[in-house]
Amino acid sequence: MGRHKNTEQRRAQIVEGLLDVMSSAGYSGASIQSIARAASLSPGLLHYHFGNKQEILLALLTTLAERLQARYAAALPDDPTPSQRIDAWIDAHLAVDAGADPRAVACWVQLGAEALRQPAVQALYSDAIRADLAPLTAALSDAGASAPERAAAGLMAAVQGAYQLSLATPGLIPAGSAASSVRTMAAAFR
Amino acid sequence: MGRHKNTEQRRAQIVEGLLDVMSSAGYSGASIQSIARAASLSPGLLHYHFGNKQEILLALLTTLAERLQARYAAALPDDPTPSQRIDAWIDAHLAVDAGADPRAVACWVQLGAEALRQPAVQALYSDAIRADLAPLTAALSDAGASAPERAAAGLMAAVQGAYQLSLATPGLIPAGSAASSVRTMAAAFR
Amino acid sequence: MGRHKNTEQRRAQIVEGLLDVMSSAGYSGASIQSIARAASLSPGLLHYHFGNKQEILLALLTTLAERLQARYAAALPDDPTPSQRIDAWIDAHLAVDAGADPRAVACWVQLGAEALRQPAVQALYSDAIRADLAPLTAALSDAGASAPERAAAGLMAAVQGAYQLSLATPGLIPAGSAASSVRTMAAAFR
Amino acid sequence: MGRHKNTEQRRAQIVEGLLDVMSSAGYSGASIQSIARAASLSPGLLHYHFGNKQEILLALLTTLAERLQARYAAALPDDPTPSQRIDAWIDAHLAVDAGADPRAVACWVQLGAEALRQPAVQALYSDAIRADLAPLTAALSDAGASAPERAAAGLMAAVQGAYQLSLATPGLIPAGSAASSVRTMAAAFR
DNA sequence: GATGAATGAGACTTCATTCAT
DNA sequence: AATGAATGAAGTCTCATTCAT
Repeated sequence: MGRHKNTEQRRAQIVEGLLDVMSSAGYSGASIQSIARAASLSPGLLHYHFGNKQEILLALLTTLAERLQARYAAALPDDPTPSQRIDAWIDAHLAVDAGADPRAVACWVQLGAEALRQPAVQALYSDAIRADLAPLTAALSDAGASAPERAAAGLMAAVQGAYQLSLATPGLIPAGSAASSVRTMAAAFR
Repeated sequence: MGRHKNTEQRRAQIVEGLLDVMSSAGYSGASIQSIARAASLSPGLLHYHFGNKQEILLALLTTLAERLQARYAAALPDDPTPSQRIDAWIDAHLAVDAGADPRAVACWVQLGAEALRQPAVQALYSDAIRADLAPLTAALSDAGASAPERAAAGLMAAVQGAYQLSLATPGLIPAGSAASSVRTMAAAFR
Repeated sequence: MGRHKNTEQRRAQIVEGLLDVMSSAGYSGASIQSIARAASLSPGLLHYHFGNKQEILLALLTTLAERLQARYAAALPDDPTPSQRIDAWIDAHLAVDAGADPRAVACWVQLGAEALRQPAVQALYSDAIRADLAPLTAALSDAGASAPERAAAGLMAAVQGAYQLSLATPGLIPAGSAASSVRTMAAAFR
Repeated sequence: MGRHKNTEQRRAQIVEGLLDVMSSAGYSGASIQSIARAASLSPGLLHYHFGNKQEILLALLTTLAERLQARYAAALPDDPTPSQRIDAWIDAHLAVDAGADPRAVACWVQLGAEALRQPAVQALYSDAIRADLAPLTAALSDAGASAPERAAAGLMAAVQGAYQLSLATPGLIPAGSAASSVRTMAAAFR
């Protein structure tokens, strides 16, 4: 209908550029120039599609949250038991498979740190985390956990901490081991 | 003749200034100016006592690691059982008492993120985490854990994640609840 | 659509600014601010077109070397004898005429001093001097000099020294007298 | 007689420190701190013995000029002919022997460049050069040179240029070759 | 939509100089 | 005489953002 705008494609391209740069340089190390370069775009164009640098960060946060949701949906078997739903949630976050993106892991760590400094990031980050937790809380509840919310929060903490330590302390958490550790923890809450 | 050296005192003062600013503004948001202001010193003096900004960060990391060690030692009862040693470790990290410093918690999160971008920080951070883990690993082993190292790493991940979420998602992890969650997780590994 | 590139023009403008400032204040005295002012540009723009201050210096060195080459070419008569080639070389460096730029003389002195401290400058300076010497060496050889390379190096030394002394010890070397002195020296090598 | 001041010794020590640092880092690269370190003194002491950094430079210039004078006196044979006096002057400046100090050569180059920017340095530098030239001019005159002053200035230029090129264009002027080249030039003026 | 030049604020750092001891 | 801490100005460089084309 009418003119075809490529705005959405461009925005996605820019967000991907930030994902790329931020995973290795952090948010403050991701200059508009470097994001533009990673996205093969001109610097000026970034401010045409986004009002400022923070908006790109918020868009990235949304994108990463959606990807997690998609991974969870894909990991669910048909007609899953509560236990399978818990496992699917853990795998969505920690499985080391074709769909896992190491850059996304690094970005989650950087996002978690930025959330402490930028109120707008905190608000969206907090929403995303809570939305991400919802199915886990429900599954734990259905599995008979006595305090499903606190259990879910604890498991999320373990996941976020595993993200960080897997990158910051090489060798401490072998690839894939985090998933099994968190499954053990989850069992303790049931 | 001559003037007394006060370098150690000044360095501690500067590190405290960084602790202050960084806990709310992050590392990149902690300008030399702002650190100096927090420490009631002139900006030039910071570079008299430290070669560059990163050195202050490394000194802060060392300081925070020492405080954790001290808290752990203080939390240990006389002649502790393995179980008590595990509890003391968890309390040293997560108890919300007089000795707990919310600024330190925020700084640990920022440090964890900086470790991903600055190799020198990563090296020291990694060392500090491993040193911090040593007594927990030993206690888990003595308590009969089958894979004490992986268990300890998992608990450390839960702690670091709790640090982050407690600040980034207000309300999700009520003060003090993290300690009891991690105790539950620890039990699962024994 | 898009904007025209004007990098080459701007770079030339900036190099001219450095030439201006450096001739009277030296390289360390030529601040980015002062260069920008001399070029009627904003300081930030200098770092848009050059990576750092040293790159401007290297560009200036290249420019000055090219100008010398051009002066030599212009001073050559048609079908010159070896003797005329030697004279043309001397005039290209020391003649006080319309094409002579006192600022360039001062900059050569400063460049020679910077070459002692900055390896990158030394490399380019050395190359430029050798390229500048090549036609003189050839001419001396054709004129029958027994050691044309050493003779050429000696004459170049005399030229560089004349640059320095003409500015540092006013009155010692009257304008134009250097050329005739060096011609006398050149005769000694034939 | 009365209290013994070590001021003169300290000043010499400081000048030696500048000689050391400046020969490799230039004048602007010679910070008070680095000079103090090279002289094994505290930074504060430098401003006790010298009013400011420039005064150290002027003292160094005087020292270097005196050393040249001393070398000339030492190189003179008994009852020298004009020709021997000319050779002694050239050797005092360019001979590569035990008394030659490569640091001094580098400093002369840097001093020559500083003379273009600092009037006080220029004044003293100019005086020193003229004083240094006096015996050469006299010798050339006695040797029958028609324009001894211009000849002497030309030879001084060759010497200063040789200083610079020997350091800035490695390999162009082999050690010791400058002296023989300048002797050839000197012959041309007689 | 798109480009790339341009700006100006602010960052880290260096340093000559001063001063308390 | 001597030390070393302290200051404040100035330097280079980065960068988000704006704007002419």
